[in-house]
Amino acid sequence: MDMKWFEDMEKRIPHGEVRTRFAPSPTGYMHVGNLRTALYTYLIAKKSGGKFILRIEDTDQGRLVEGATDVIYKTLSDCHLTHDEGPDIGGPVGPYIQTERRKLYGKYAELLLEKGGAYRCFCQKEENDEDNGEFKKVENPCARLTKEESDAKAIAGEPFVIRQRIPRKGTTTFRDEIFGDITVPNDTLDDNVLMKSDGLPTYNFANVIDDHLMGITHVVRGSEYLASAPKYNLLYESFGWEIPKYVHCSPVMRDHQNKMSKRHGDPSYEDLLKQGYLTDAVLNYVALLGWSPGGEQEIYSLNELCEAFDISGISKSPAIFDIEKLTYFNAEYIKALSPEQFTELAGLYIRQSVKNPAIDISLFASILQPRTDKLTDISEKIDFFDELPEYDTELFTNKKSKTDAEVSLDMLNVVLPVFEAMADWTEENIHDTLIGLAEKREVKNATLMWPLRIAVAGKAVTPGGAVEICHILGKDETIRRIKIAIEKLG
RNA sequence: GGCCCGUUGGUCAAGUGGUUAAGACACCGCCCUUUCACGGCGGUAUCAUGGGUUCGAAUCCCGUACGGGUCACCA
Repeated sequence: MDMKWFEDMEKRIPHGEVRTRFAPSPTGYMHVGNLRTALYTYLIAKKSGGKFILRIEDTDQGRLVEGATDVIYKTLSDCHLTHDEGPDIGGPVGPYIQTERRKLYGKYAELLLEKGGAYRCFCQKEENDEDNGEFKKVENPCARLTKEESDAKAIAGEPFVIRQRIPRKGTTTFRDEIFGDITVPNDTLDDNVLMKSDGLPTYNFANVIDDHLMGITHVVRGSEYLASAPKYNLLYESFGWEIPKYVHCSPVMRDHQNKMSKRHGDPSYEDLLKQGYLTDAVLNYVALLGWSPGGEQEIYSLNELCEAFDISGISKSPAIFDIEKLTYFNAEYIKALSPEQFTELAGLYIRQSVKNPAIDISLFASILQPRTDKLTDISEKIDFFDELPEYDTELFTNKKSKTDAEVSLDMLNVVLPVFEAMADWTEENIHDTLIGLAEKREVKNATLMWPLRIAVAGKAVTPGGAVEICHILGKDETIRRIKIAIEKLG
């Protein structure tokens, strides 16, 4: 055994900074829980000015999903969770893809065999192991093989896997930063496979080797790994390595019983974007799902999160994903956009309804921005601009504005000639003219505004009031629609 | 079933032995208004449960219930 090689590896391990890693397996889409784990992992590193590393855990060749790594890259880069090392798209920075590191694991498995922390198991995999209803706890006979016997079988070419040798007595205690100290009896732990017969490591082995070699100080992952953490501790101990801090995060749930899942149709990060949510809003919401800064502030930029984040604020219990609260955050983020940013993001949705090129879509920001929850709601809200909908004259009747068909007809007949004579079609001028008209006729503003808005929009609920709508519509179209209304009422 | 973990309003949550048990979303009401919305103001609603410990418990201990995780050559 070439101990010099191991010594050299040890020398390469970075020290003296906080180092975290996000370690997804490329088996599917980036769901909200994954994104949150990535965020927390990033924040823990950045809070201390440390390094955030990306590692693709692709040791299960049977579960690879084409394009899955691209989704991971895209999501992280959208969210500005930039890794300092790790696989880059075509970049040369530390190729942290486990299948490309396969030789490493084999060497460390040999070392562990040498140290007695593992043994070769020559048992054949039982395909239909149907008696798993019972909980047999018998010692694996291969664990009793002497070194000579084991070596001989291996040299003879018998296929084998390498299993971890778990002490049969005693207990193992590990510390989790969220859950505290957890102690488990060793006899509840299994001799897990570390190296598969295809020569690749299992997660159980690869994560320990990689976390060590990459100098990871905080292992952040889902709480489904809580139960196997004692085994990882035992592995670190067998190697004589320093144990990192564990941060096991409880899952994001769809309801009290079930985790968020693709199978149930729960949205992934990309789905949320398609549904009209903004990246920053999603990130902000997700940060607060299972973590609390303690104060009353809820809106946080990524930079502010870096400052405010603290492991002690992470909750032990699972959190249920609430799309309504996300929607609230989204509305807040939309309101905070500059009109230019809003127009850029919303333009696509506005043009879905408003195809008339004569209409300037930047005019929509002021009426749409304060009342848009999701970008996808936009097109339906302004569908009346291109084409006046068929509408019932009952819409003209409203008790708050004190209007009915008769009053409305009267009001529209007053407005029409004034509009026709108007030269300066600005929002301000339209507004002042109408207010002046209402005053002259001694009616409340609403009595004049209501019929006009119905006439030009043809629907009861509209973004903005009569003034804004007339302005955007333009003089000619406004007049045309008023005439239609007069005809309907007359 | 064994082992491990969790449980504050419908949801996210603050709270670490003494509080009128914060705040946010949602919901309801009122006000404002050019309808709805936006905005402003206010309201309903929470410590799973039973025992301890203590002058005093959402906070500490034990049990119970309920929920979750895990027990793969998956991660």
